[in-house]
Amino acid sequence: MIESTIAELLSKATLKLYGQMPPESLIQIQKTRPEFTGDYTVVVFPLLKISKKNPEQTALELGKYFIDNSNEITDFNVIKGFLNLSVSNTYWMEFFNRILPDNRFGFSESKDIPSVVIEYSSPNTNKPLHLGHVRNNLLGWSVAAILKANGIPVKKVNLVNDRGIHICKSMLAWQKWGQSATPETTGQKGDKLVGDYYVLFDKEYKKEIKTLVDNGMKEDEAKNSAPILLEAKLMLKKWEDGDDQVRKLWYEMNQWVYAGFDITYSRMGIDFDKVYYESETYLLGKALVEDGLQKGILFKKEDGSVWCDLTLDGLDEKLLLRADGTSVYMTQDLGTAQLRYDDYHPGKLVYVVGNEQNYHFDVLKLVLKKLGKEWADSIEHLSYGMVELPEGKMKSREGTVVDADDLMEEMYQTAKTTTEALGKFDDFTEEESHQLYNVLSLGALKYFILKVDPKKTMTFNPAESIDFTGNTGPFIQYTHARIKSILRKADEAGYPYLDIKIDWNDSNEKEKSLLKLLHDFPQVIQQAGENFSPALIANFAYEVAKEFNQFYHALIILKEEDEATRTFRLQLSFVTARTIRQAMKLLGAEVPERM
RNA sequence: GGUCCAGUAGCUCAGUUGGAUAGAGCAGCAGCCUUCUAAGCUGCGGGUCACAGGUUCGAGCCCUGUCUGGAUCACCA
Repeated sequence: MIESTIAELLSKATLKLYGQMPPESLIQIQKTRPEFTGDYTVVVFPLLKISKKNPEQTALELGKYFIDNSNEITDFNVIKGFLNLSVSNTYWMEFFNRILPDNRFGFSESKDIPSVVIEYSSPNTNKPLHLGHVRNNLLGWSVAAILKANGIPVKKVNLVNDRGIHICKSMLAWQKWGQSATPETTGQKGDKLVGDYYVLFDKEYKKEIKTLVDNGMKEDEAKNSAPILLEAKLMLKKWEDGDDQVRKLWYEMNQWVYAGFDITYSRMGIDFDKVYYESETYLLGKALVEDGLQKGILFKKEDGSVWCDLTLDGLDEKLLLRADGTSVYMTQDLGTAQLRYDDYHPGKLVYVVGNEQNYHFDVLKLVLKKLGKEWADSIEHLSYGMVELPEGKMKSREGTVVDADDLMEEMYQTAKTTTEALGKFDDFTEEESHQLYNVLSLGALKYFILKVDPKKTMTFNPAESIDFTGNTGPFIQYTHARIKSILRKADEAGYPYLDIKIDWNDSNEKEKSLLKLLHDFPQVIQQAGENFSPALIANFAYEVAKEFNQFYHALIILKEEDEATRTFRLQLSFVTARTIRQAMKLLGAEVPERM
């Protein structure tokens, strides 16, 4: 990397000129802004302490040193306290000839280190996946891909919250009003069917609360004593006691949901190395709690409920087992963490979970630590922001949830009408068109979601469908298809461009800025990995596409008469297309050959 | 009320961890298809970076306070 070369030279220069090596924090190297000449810029202000001279003087002295002592730096200029360095064409040429045949440019070799286990998706089995899950799934999948690109071994896991009061609610409502409806008899997707009964339960529950309140009960009390809720609670208890009938119904309804989820996952392109089920981990969690209780780390209240005291850590007391002995969310998460640790002994346990659960994960780590699990420190909560609608948070009960399947279907239709309106590809078969619409709609959706910094709350306006022009997935995909079209024509014309070394030293501005941008790819992948941020990849892909389109409009490629120049431009186009494809792949998005 | 997060153009978002005149897209206006894909390119207009102090050569970024919005502090998951 040229940056590190410059940094080293800078250290040597200050040592030679001013008798001191600067600490790393004082070395600031950045890319030169386009309005100035040069490729890289050294900020000299921090070095004045060492040089004890004014900025201009210091920069001049350093600049001279660079020229005299390096082959890579050919020129410099000083503006205010900024030392702009020009890197030799030889460096850029060698760099380009190196990456041209390197199909893994930007990717690291696999490292022999403990793997990272990354959990994402984590659906509840009482309702279908919605836009919030979409962000979760896309983030988790993409971060996993990015970590792999950094050479880190990754295990992708899903934890299905398949038990608990929520699924009992759906089961109960189905028992009462379902009339034995199944996905087969209704033709409805299983997760949708079960979700409908969850909504039904909630309606009835609200009704009962209202009745109780009308009869003079306080609202809080009513919420806890509505008959239908008591019935659901009873069902949960029966479930934990292993009641045959309850278990059978539970199993059947969950199977419906899984069949539905599988369709959604598969369409979205989301997969896992391993799926955990809460019903298989919560007992382990209970055992951990019992153990902690015996060791006196946890305590029992008079009613029999078990708690962890976190008040000394600035948090509250946390319930771990209810008075009736049933477990809560935290209980099973303790068990899952333990199980996962035993399965993989990972270097890191990453949880992709919304930021509304920040507190939960603080508590989880603390409780595990108290229970003596040193590896609790390797737990990292990849906390992402909510997806909101223009009018605020999505509420399933108010019907403002954006369903994942509906969203994908809508995007598909948009891709279809947009493509048809442009009137290209009459020669496409139905299958080819279908493929294209899929690639475009998912590319648009994935890019739209992943280009936003994961930590930030993002807004989605269902009324305005996701764009296909401007800073979008299809724009990037289009650029790829456009390049592929040129490369096909080059093949037809019999212009070879691979395996040829061009001795290029007279570069056009547009060529060079594109090349310099491609040069950044490895650092972008590295940074995206360190920050768990697909957004960095997305923004990079956009910049590359934009830069290429400017290059494309400014210069001719195929019809360029000078053979060397033409070949170089074809090579540059080729590397650009490859980089775009790989960057998009890290987001889980495909790129089409034609569009 | 406690804790945490956020506030950048009409809208949706960037801003390389403190550097040069704060950038894109959408929306609006004006141009460019007999050069290789116009899902593209070029130009114009649009900003008190919520507000007030502070730190320093330099602050959208760091610190303090204020305002606004959100999350959370559940025997829901």
